[in-house]
Amino acid sequence: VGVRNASINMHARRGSVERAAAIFRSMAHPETKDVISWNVMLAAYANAGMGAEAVLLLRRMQQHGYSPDRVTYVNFLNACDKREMVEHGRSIHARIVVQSKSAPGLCPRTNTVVGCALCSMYARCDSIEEAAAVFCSMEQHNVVSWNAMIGAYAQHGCASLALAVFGSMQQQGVKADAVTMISVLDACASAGDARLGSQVHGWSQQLELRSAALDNAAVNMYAKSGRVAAARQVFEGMQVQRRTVMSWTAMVAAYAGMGHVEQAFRLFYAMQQEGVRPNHVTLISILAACSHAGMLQTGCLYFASMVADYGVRPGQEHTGCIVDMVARAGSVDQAHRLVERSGTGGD
RNA sequence: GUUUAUACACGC
Repeated sequence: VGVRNASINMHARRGSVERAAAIFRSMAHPETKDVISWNVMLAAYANAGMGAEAVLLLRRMQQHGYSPDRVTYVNFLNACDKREMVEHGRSIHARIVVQSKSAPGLCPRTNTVVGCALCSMYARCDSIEEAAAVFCSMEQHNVVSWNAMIGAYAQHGCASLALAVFGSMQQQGVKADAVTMISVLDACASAGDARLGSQVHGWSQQLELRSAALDNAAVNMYAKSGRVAAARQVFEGMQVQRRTVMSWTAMVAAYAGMGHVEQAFRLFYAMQQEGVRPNHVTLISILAACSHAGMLQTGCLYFASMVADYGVRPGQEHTGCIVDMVARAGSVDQAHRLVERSGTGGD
């Protein structure tokens, strides 16, 4: 069983939920499966953002007579990643509370993993009040729970609340880590506060919290504050080897967002020369840049050859760019043809 | 090599 579970996990981690699910399905007989099998599969769905599948899986798990454990619940909460799923999250929350009376390890007030999972679940589902309520009810805080709360506020554009929580964290003497600084930079980005942001970036360097993600967050923070040059400077300061797809994409998006289409394309080519594959997000930025610049031909070419050139299937975001672009040009027929040919079925 | 919490890029 262990071998199979490991193999489900391996496929899921390599991005093939299909393969993972196939192995899981092949474990048809009850004796060949254990709680971990279900948990691994649930985690796979959660990481792939497949909330609906996670809901069905949890249901089936119980129908088959398995009792969810703490990992099951945490994995499931992880799968609740949008507003529409908040009710699922709430009902699991309620169950956790009830069951924690006989299973203390489940208690969100005393178990930080469960608490953080609930807090971030509510944040992802846009229920910031409930996220804060969970956070406040926790008796034990660690760096992760503080980070979760800072990140929750930052992502909802509540920059000053995020910074306030960051302040309390420091008052409590909890040492910030790289994730903390990323979340704070995120808050600065949403506030467009490059002054504070650069200070935060400076602190993190002093604290020797260097990571690619941190630099990416700084690039993004400057870009969102309209300071492309500063963003570029951080980007240039990164070791070429350490630049990830996200670094490049952030920089492409920064130029695209400022209407510097030429520069966006230059980086888009440069990243490929460095052997970094553009992903679906990179292509959204490129298509958006074409759209804003009225580069109808170029945009349609990239859209049409995305799969062949980059292995990226057009999603509704890409289609949205094209529709937008074509709407500006007033040639709706061409848009229909492209969209239908690519089979994305976007609206 | 079996499963669990927080973080960075993206159109309208």
